[in-house]
Amino acid sequence: MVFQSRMDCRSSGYQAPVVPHCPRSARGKRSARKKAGNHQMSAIDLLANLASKLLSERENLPRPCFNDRASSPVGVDMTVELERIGRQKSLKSEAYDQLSCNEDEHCPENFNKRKKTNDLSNHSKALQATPLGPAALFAKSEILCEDAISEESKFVGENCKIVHGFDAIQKCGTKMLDSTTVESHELNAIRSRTPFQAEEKMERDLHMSCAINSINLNGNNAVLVSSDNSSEVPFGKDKIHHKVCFSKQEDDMRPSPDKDSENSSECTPSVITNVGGKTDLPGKRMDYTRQRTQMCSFVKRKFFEYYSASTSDGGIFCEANDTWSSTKAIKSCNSSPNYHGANDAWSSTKVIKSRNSSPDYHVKLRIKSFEVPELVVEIPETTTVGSLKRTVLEAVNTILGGGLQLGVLLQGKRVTDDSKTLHQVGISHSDKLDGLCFTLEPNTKHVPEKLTCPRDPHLLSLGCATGSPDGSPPAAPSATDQLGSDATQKCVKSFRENDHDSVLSSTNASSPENQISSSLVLVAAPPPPVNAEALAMVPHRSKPKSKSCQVAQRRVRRPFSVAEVEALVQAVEKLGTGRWRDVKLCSFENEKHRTYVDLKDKWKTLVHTARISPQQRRGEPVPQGLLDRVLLAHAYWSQQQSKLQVKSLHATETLLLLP
DNA sequence: GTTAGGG
DNA sequence: CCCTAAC
Repeated sequence: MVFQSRMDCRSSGYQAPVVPHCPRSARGKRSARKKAGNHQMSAIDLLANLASKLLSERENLPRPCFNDRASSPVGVDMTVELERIGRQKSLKSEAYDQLSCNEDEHCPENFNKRKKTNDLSNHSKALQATPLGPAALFAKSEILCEDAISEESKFVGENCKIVHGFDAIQKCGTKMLDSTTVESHELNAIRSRTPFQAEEKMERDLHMSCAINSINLNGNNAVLVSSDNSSEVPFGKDKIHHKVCFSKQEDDMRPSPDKDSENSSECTPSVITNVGGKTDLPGKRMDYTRQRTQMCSFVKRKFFEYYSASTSDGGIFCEANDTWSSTKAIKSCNSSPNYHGANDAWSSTKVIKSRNSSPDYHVKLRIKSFEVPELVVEIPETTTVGSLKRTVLEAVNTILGGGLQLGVLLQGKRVTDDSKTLHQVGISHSDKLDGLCFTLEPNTKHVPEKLTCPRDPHLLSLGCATGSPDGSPPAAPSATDQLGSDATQKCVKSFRENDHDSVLSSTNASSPENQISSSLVLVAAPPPPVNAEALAMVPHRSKPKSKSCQVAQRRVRRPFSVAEVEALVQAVEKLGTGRWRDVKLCSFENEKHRTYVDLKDKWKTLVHTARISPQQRRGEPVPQGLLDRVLLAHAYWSQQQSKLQVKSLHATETLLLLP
């Protein structure tokens, strides 16, 4: 509870600074400073600051206190909403301003950062009690605030972003099913990449046959099951590993796709829903759909018999019905410490040496399961289960859709020469096969062209699959979010290393630092916009080579929607002008393509638009009501600023008059 | 990194 | 939307 939190932080002795915002403009406009000269103005500023400091000490200004809710611009209803939403970050900004310390309580770094950046001049802010903002003056302030909250909650709720943890999934205990059919040519392509195919052509005298035919899944349904049983899925850790299990026959454990027909159709375009929240614009859906359609069709291969989750320690993986004669427990490759946390989707291989080895020296392998890289997603509680399913499914599809190749690791070393015989590389019926592992690896050759990124195909394929929030290439920093960006790039880097290195770096893979790098961190965000303009936001860099040499590509113009304008107006009403970063964090945090500079510029044009006649206005008409609010808020905050300036000036004079 | 303002 | 000065 926000209010309670505030009280708590006070009672705990923590005293948040009272720093009503003092816009730079109030501290002296640049033009004025230029006129006056920097040195002179610096002196005045310094004096003002000193005066402010003195005055604030004298006056012992009361903290803005909203215990009397009637006086709060937030209001009772908002309190309820605040409680409901809890610690949603979108409220932090306002909490910081209106309630003084919530943000800092929840996020000390924020406070420290602010504290650090607050220079001496901030003391002058203490001269002025925290303004309630024009919203408090507006007749419909209560409604306005409620709207703001619900809008924010919607915003938060419908966006997924990167994370480190699987709480959401844990809560949902989602079972995800997908029934697809195999396209034989794809399967053949996969097969052809295995070293075993080459093996068949050679060394027939050895008559080795690998029992990898369990990969042959023709005719079976692929089913993905993710943590349908919480008891199977210890989510104690931040991450979760998924193992893919192969089995030759269908088994009873596999949930029937019919049970969950709605899920099995999740991959079809018809069920695509927008997860973009506020940016829900008509037409966007289509693009997203198209993207997903492509992805899904590409991924339509039957690859998994079933799919289950297990801990990273490899403690759990599904047991297929054993259709093999030999059921002896074989030491799993998974127990090899060398591969824990490895990036590759490597197999939890059980290598079985045939008991009744034929005279032909067959090597019998049983691939118990494949492990796909860790998936980490964060999804707000308010996200629908369907959205969660899609997110996770997309993650899986991304892995598969990018194309896979199979790697073979023997005693930790990658076996790269497909032409060598098993015998030659040391896979022999008489040798211990404990160290034989298979890895599912991203195949750069098979990444769909549309998803190919000049910089890094893997990264882009991930980003595209999960929906870049702004439609820009996911390789761009803005498309991924803090941790995710990092982790994804680490992941990609590691993928590449694995691709190029002939020997897997086992130490690297097992280091704790690489725990995260072994994951695919997803950025599930609003679907990319679809109109022509937005599509242009996703430049195929291979195409416009003409401009590639030039400095930087100008961003495509993306006109503000009425909804965005509404959000902007609301935010400015609450926060005031000159706090564009806060405005951004408050209302546009999930719209990566809107920078605070954009918001500032938009406000500027809004004020201009509101002042000109309707006939002179261009573009999508902004409701007059909104424009009125723009003028009102602008006037109010301008007044606040001028008051501040006057006060500051007065304080300076006072200080100068002092002996 | 933010903010203000001109272009 | 870009650029830059100023902080």
